[in-house]
Amino acid sequence: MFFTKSYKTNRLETVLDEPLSRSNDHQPKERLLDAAEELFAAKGFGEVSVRELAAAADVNVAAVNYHFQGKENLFQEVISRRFSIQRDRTLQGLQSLLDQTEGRPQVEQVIQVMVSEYLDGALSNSFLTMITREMHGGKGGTHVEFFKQMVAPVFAAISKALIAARPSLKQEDLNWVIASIVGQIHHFILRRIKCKSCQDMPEALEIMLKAFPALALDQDEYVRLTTNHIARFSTAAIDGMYPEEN
Amino acid sequence: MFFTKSYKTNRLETVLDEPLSRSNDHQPKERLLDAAEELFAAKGFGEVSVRELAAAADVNVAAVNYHFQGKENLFQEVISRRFSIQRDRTLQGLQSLLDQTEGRPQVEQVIQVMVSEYLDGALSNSFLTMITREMHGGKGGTHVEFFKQMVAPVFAAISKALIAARPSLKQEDLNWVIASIVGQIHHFILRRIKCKSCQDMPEALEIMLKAFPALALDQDEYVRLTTNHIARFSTAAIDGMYPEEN
DNA sequence: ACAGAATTCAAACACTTGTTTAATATTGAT
DNA sequence: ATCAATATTAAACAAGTGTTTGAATTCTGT
Repeated sequence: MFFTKSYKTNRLETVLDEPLSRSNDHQPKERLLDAAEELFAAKGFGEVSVRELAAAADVNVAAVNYHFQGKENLFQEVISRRFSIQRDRTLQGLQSLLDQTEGRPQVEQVIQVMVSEYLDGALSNSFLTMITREMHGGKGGTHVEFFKQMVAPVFAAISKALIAARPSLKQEDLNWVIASIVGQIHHFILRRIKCKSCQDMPEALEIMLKAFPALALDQDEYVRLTTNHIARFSTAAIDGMYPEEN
Repeated sequence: MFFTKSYKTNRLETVLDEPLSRSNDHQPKERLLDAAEELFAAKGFGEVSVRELAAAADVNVAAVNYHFQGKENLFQEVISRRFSIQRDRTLQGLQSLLDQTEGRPQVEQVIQVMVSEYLDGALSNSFLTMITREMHGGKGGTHVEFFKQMVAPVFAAISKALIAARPSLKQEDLNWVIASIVGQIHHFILRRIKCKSCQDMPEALEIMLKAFPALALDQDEYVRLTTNHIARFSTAAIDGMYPEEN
């Protein structure tokens, strides 16, 4: 259901390579995908109307159904074109870390890779915003495929890398440790996004910045500091709970 | 806007003491509040229709507007009656910890109180589910009051308690540390909720349980284990990053 | 330049949304 | 018991939803 390429003319490959810029010299179908990605991420699936999508993409309302056979399918197309890119970036980042360190990376390095890939991907395009949102809300059934194809492989790769870094970590421990790291990542992502959406509400913005000044930084700096914090925090935790055995 | 008691006959005090049972021997207004709390938590504000609410509460559709002057107000009433209870539980838990330890608690104790109150509250009634959901999604503007009245005092109390436990922690550090802890809490809550909502989808359920077996436990046990993990993980992190100075 | 397919469009579709109405029923104080 | 205030009801409301239609337009291969 997730990967049903409902394109009439199958151009999935080229679509995946699109820079996804906000310029509107694309074809209507691409414009719709771009607009949808942005709107779904900003407001959630249920809060975006087809007419709103059409207006944002500057196409006719019927275009949604002509090109995607419905709003739901458009949503899934939006996800599936970003989805695998993000996963592959993380997998490849972890792999190249293992290569560079001859299979014995530092714990902090593993977490650093995992966090920075995730954060950067989540904040620079709105894909992971959507994922996070739909993981938390959503109908439920949609996520099975997502879990199998996105979460599971990444989870496995992280487990492998962490065990390579700290052999005293057992699989059961990893379930908890990785959950703690992922929880932090999501929280720092959502905080940032929330802050962005309050940009035009001075009162709300002021409160958020007071509670968390780092939100005022530009994105690169935010990613850098946050990655650093999560990696140090989590590494310290792992060092404390599962010290190296010699 | 958050605390506008739009009751015709003001019975806010008694409402706050209601056990919120699922029995329907309440008055229609209470039944609506109960049904709304459950449905909003399960599906989100936008995904629940007024007719659905009315049916669940076994009242007429018009009752929503008669008693609450609109769906939005009902939502805010639902929040505001649970809202302060949860906050006060945490504040009071932290205070009594400080009392018992003569102002010098252990870091792990502070986190333990904070996490267990939050987890227990979030999982036994659906209030915090709603909050979490609306924090992540939602319009944005609604949250200002919530932030001021709920988040800010709790944040301040936790900061105070953590500094009492580990004076080497500075306010700037606390912004990051507390965020890391809260992120973990939210993640373990949402995981649990997600799992509940997959109860009738064997395939999805199996995947989730395989990735995280603790989700199969009953709630008390889940809260216990999770509280324990987060407290140990975070304490180890704090010990590593901000050791006691002697 | 033409025919045929693919696309775009305004309009309408059937349906759901939150809210209101006006009539009816219930309640509670005198 | 009475009467006004309160509460509940079925029905209707206007506005918005996702989707479909069929004619008009643009594109494409010959």
